[in-house]
Amino acid sequence: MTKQALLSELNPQQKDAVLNNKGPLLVLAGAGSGKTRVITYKFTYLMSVLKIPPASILAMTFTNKAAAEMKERVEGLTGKSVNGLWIGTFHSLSARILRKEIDKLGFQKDFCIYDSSDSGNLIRSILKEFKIHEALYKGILSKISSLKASLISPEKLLANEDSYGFDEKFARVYVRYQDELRKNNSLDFDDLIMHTVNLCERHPDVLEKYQKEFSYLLIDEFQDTNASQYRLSRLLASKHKNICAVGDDDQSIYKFRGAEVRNIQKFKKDFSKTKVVRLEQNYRSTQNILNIAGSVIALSPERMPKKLWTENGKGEKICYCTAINEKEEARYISQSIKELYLKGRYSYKDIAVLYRINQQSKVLEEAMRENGQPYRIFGGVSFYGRKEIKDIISYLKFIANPDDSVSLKRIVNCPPRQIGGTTITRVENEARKRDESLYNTMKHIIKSNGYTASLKDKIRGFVNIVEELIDEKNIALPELLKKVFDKTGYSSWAGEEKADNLTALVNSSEGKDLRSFLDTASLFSGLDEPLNDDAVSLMTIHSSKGLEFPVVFIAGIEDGLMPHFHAVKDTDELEEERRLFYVGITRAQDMLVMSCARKRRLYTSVQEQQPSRFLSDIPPGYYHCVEKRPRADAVASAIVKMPANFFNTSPYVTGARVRHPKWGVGVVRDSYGETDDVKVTVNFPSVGMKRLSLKFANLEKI
DNA sequence: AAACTAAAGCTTTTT
DNA sequence: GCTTTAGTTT
Repeated sequence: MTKQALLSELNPQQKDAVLNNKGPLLVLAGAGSGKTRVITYKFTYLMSVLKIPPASILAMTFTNKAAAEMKERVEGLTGKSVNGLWIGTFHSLSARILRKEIDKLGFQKDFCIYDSSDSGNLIRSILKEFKIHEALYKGILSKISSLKASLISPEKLLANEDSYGFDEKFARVYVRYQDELRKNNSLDFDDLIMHTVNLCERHPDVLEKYQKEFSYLLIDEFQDTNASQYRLSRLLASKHKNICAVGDDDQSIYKFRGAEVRNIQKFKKDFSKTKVVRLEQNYRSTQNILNIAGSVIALSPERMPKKLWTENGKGEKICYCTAINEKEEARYISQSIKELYLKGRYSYKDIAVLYRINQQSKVLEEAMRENGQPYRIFGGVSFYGRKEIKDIISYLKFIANPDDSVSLKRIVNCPPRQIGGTTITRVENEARKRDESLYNTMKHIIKSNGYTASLKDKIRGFVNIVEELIDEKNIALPELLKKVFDKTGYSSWAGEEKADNLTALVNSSEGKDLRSFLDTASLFSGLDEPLNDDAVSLMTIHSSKGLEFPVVFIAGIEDGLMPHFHAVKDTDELEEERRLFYVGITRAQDMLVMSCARKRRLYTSVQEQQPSRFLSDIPPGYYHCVEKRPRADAVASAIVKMPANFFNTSPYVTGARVRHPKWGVGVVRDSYGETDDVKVTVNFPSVGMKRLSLKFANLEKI
């Protein structure tokens, strides 16, 4: 890409950010201001125009997803592979350095990286040995994590007994934990950063080597850096000072896990003559949404002054809906989504429902399932993540592909058939010898000698059941599912509570074939795979950071939830809640709907809830209030009027599948008019949305 | 090895 | 209240 072409796609501030490449640069990138664009264009500019070898640009992000997106976009802009470049997360890039240098710290280069469950197990075994209540391991783990994030090693903790709220028992655990890690030649996540900092500080020659190797540093989400990450960045950049930090103090919502917004101020102090660029033009949201966002964040003290503006229109009015309780709130949201969808203006994937705590997802899920709406939960357990659903899906997967040994292992003892770990290990060993799938090995074992009769009986029992199911794999899916429940005895074993979910699964399989059903099911459970499926996104506001949706619902805008009651006593935490609310609002592109419940069940008690205190910071004219009355729900709606065919008797109701002679099969999205002159909106996969009159269009219902 | 029972925890979370 | 997990029993 040429310099001209590159710059022509940027606004003046973005250009400023991309063109300033000598010395420290701080880019304050407001929500929706094209932050990723600036970072990727800057990378491309450094590489293609300034001819800086791409391998000497260190670009650090927080999540794998952000790193992957950056790589993809840089590849797209430059047309060159990003393989081997230093684009990645703080952790992965630190690990890469440590793989080469860690022997200098007394570890071997083939060190292991412990994930949080490994770390947790290690802590628990230490607690057991020290006779400390094991249930405390989570708290201890997070305390150790925050110490490491602040670069406080066990030695340092012991040396400053008075400084850090010293607790002798805890210090012993910390010392021991770190010892064990070393013995196991292992590092936990926080060690990756802390040890890299140690390496640089204790070995000036190594530091110098990397200072030379990286002639430019690019850091994303700078407001999320913790002390150790900041120190590392500073060390690596302290020589040439070519460092660009991109962040937004208004979107700092991870203080609880060690992030320090103050690093933004520190940056300006530590790097003299820092050039500051503000990206304030917002390309994402309507004026109405920005007004709300702006009035909420304006009251945040100590923020760096900035004001987002947009050339977008005023857009839709913003609503705040009050429901009598959390179930009604969920119904209201689900109903509104239905109407938006039927109007054909939005598909499900354009819509997100955000909330403060994962617990809120439960009622939302229930409401959406009642209405047959596809949804996807980010984090937490979704419908497809439930054990019973995963079990049954595994049965189906196995029926479709008996070589799938992973699924086999999941189902072989569900319900229990006395085929436990020992038996499976034997079968696995035999399978390895014979170089065959587990299932084929099982069939072999039944026929061969040299196994006890009871073992063969157990396996035969399983194989017979499954074999019958495989024979019938081509019957209609709901039938097949019922056969699975009966033959395996799953329903009676699973109990009644799970029966509802299983029935829901049968209903959702209506009219689908095995293959496509399984595809959607695994897409739902797959966490990181990009989802092509049309589904509403359900997630916490935290997980929504960095994303955008045409339509955003934020549920539970009440005191106690937003801000959360744990945060109201502490001013800093309260301000973080404010920023969290701001992050939620700024995810919306065209439409924002906030809602609350008068009464909400939280843990044991039903509480009377008050509207969020943050609402009083928004001028009254910026949004309008709606009351959700439980009975009138089907008729009255805050957002859009119900489709005219609500009581329509025409066979072409919304959701019906129809065939058109020219456009093929489509789905009715909406229909209007009286019985003798019905007009329908139909979505055809081939040509998109079409408005047709039943009198003239030669539609056939299928 | 599985099934039952008691008990804890319960804001947000990536690496 | 509900869900997860640890510990005990069969």
